[in-house]
Amino acid sequence: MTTTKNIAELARELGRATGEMRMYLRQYLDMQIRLEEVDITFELLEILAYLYRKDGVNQQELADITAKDKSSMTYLIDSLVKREMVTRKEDPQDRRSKLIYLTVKGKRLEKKLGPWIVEIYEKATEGLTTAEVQQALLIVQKMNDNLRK
Amino acid sequence: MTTTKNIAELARELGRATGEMRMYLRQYLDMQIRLEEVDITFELLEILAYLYRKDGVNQQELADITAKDKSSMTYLIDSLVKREMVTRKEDPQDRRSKLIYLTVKGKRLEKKLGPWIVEIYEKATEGLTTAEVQQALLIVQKMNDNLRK
DNA sequence: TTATAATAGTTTGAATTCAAACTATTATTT
DNA sequence: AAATAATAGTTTGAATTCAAACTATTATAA
Repeated sequence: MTTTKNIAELARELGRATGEMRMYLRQYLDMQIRLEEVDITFELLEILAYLYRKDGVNQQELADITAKDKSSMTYLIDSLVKREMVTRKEDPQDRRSKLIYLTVKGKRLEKKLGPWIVEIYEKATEGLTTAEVQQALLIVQKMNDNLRK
Repeated sequence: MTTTKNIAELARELGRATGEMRMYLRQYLDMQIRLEEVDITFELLEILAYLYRKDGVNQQELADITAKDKSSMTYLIDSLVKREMVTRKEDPQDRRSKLIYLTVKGKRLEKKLGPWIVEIYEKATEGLTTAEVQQALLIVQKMNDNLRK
């Protein structure tokens, strides 16, 4: 059977498929969180994952990277601060901005959480080449460029 | 500048980029909704958009297509029923299942909403070929196949 | 310099999202 | 057929999400 879909329909399907992907990531990570009894959520884990690569960034950067509203980020950072996994520090260069730093507790969690993230992405990309994923990314980036105009 | 990213990093970035794409779609459609003063939300519009292509499907299919939980779908359909845009009908073939049908009011809205959706996806895919988008979709589908295992 | 615009973050309230536990119905095993 | 598993939908409660209006600060224009 050959289903012919127009380009708009494919774009829509692409959005759906990545939503599905996100669902699987959530399911896997939620399972690990439950098994290992870590006091965290999927959304908070996404933020920590970025801080493990780049510590001390402001909330807007975290909002951009996770594709969330800045007010959602305020809420999520509050939640991480309550758990004593990060701290907010006013940026001395720009007092509007607050830099988010991992605490000792937050850093310690990396040993546990880091491997989960590596594992699930390795599983996702099994049998794919870097070039292929890069190509897919490029397409989506072009669509974003179009939409920003 | 050449930034070399590993495949897992690219996959993550792909997830982020489609999240960004969704944000633009939301912004555009929210703007139209406000301008034309239609009593609807972005999420409800996504459901109607699917019903315009395929009316009389059950809630689970709508949940799958929008990559949402089935309980979220119950809530959203409730909201559409309240607005008298769709009705729930028990499936005579399977009494567990409820089929969702557009009402006259729901159908009438297509004249207004339909073009918005066409327009925004046309804009998104400007300068791209069907083959390119298809290719990107294929990659994401492969990742989903990997994750389902 | 002063006025204006842009940016970072917060707060609020309403909408949405999700997992978990549940009921009802249908499909599959034994 | 009876027991068991799987599926569709609902309900609940807690977490997340978003827009809008707001404050504080920095950047840009006049």
